[in-house]
Amino acid sequence: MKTSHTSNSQLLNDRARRLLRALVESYVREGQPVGSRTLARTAGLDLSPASIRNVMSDLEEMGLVSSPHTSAGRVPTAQGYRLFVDSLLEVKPLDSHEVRILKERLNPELDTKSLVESASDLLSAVTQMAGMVRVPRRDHAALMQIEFLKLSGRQVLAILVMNKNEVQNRILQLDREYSHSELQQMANYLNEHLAGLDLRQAREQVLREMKAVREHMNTMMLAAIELGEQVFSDQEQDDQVVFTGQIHLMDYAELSSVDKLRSLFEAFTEKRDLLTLLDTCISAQGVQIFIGQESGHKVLDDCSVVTAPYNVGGQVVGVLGVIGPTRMAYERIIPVVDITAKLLGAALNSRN
Amino acid sequence: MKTSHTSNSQLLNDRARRLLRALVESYVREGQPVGSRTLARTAGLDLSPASIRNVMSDLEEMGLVSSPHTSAGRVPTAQGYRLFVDSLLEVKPLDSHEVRILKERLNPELDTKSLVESASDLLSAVTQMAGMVRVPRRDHAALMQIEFLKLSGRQVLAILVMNKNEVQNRILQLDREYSHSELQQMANYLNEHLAGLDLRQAREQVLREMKAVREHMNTMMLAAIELGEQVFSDQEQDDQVVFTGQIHLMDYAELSSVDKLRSLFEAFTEKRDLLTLLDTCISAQGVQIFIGQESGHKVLDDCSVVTAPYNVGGQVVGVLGVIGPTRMAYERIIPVVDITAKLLGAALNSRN
DNA sequence: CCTGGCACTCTACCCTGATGAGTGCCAAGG
DNA sequence: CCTTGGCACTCATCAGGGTAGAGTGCCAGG
Repeated sequence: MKTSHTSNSQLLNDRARRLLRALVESYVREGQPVGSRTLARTAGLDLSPASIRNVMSDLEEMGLVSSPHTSAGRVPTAQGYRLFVDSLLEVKPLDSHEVRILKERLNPELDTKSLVESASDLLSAVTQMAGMVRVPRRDHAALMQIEFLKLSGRQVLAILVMNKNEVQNRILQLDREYSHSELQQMANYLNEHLAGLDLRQAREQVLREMKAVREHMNTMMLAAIELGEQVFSDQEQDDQVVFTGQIHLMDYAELSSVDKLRSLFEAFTEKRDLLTLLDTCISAQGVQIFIGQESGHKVLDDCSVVTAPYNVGGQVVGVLGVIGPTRMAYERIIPVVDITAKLLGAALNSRN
Repeated sequence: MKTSHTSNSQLLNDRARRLLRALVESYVREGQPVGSRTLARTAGLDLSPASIRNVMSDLEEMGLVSSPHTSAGRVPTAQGYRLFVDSLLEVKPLDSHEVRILKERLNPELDTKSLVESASDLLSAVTQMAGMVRVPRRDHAALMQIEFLKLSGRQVLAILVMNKNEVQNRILQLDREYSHSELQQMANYLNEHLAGLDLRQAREQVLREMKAVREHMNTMMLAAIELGEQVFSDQEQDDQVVFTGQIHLMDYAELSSVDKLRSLFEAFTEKRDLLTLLDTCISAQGVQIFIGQESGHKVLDDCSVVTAPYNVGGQVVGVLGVIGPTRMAYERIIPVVDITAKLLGAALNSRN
């Protein structure tokens, strides 16, 4: 019935929101705890420091800000950043000039690996933090051609050409020696039956044929199918993710203890934790933000992660993002990650 | 004519040498400046601390040791380490047990890239420092087979198979469209003329044929040669070197300022400086050691680098080594690097 | 030439007091 | 009821000083 009611329903009244916002912005800019005096000057609210102290006290009680010690200013907590990001932040889209610069740096002529690396480089260069790109799932790459090359004895090199620009080699150990022309025949057979499918479909198709029509096939066809099975067997990709620009993380005061850096860099070399984190984002649509402990990985307690999935042919095939200190310029980082994901998707798409 | 003469001729008398050696060993072990008292106990010379102080004073004058401040012990200088390494150090070869363990971890079945990465991993794991391997020069890989695969329009994929296990892909842009069978013919032609050569020889051969017998050839042969020229044109390898285990460098107190770490890690991502350093070692035979500033690169002032070239088919094809603090256990590191180089060479060799 | 003794030097550590930034609370005023 | 100035208070930071400990350089005696 009163204004206080309104402010309850939105948890925070307008003044507190403005102050929290000013506080976060100031802290992100300066990296120093923000005092009531500074806020009085910068928030544009025409309040005395004393009043602001009262509000701060409330915010602290709500767990949105905290002070390192009695007589330091306030610093946003993870929760504070969260509220800021969710409802105080105005993400202004990048202007077209910046977008063009980003776009130019993602040359669709490159092969997938280089493209992905460029994207990660781009992210880390623009944000001055660590960039990462989960590489496209090969499952969705359209198979264009498959060839076999005899290496020696029972060793055969399988060459898969996908999406015009992408090539994969797999060395197979066969159960017996095949002649050059036999291999050629098998390749022809597989090409006829699998071209245009993506890798997963190809795998399924091979398995289907193998089970269903075994008896109707001649030896060659059977061998071809068996070969196909080997080619398309799920292989783990060891280079599933690219990280670049980790070095930038050394420049942030809040991470600059050697211990923290050590465990962060460990996470980058281990990859595992970060991979699982990225994989949880692959199903989300649009930008995801993990602030501090939200990521659930202890090494990232003082970090925030901003990710966005990217699409090829209308389907999500990967995720990219950045890692930096919780104290990052979200209003800038978020659109950068967002746009980069779209551009990478577009670049990958343009060649299919 | 006196003993002093003898000691001049070898620059240092026996006592001083023993003390320097004890000092280096103690400092490498403990990481603390070594006082005269400690030396008196550990050097096994039955001298009083006071006498040792006199010797230390001499060593300091010669620039072999220095003290961080008036009342700290002594620490070896780069020159001190140099003398230690050159003439005081006894490198005991690794016992066969350790060698076997190293050998087992270098599986010759792997392709070149994985093998090289294993070697670097091995170096960093065993030494607890950063490992690096300059990858084998492709020039010396024997060409086994060359195939062309039509991708789309004028795009052709060239596949080079070398040394049984190694495959290289290159995408070529042609001046006109070639049919499947034309490509096949050209591949046959090149295979006939180039098989068994290494890449450099192949390149030279192609250029020779191109110039010499141009008029005697039919169109197909000419086209084949031109294609060959494109395939063998010098391409820079961007992954010329592998670094692993940089994270270990964070554990050494003498490097643990964030600034130093930063510039070190920058050197690892830039690669350039380290590449040139490694390349100077490629012509040396056997283990090379750069202590502190000897490497000539400022970032490595507090580091030592130990390298060894490795051979395939009697020819040096690459270098490997480790980077760590100047305060490292040389008597252990040197044989490890030495053996690893031999083992990597052997592993690479066993598949040619 | 070696050695014990001694004065000296320098770091690391702790305690101290001063300074300044910033807070919490309160009572007065709109 | 909200705002505000005032005031006491807290705490980090810094400089100064004093002490303990490690280690040195030098000297005189063996």
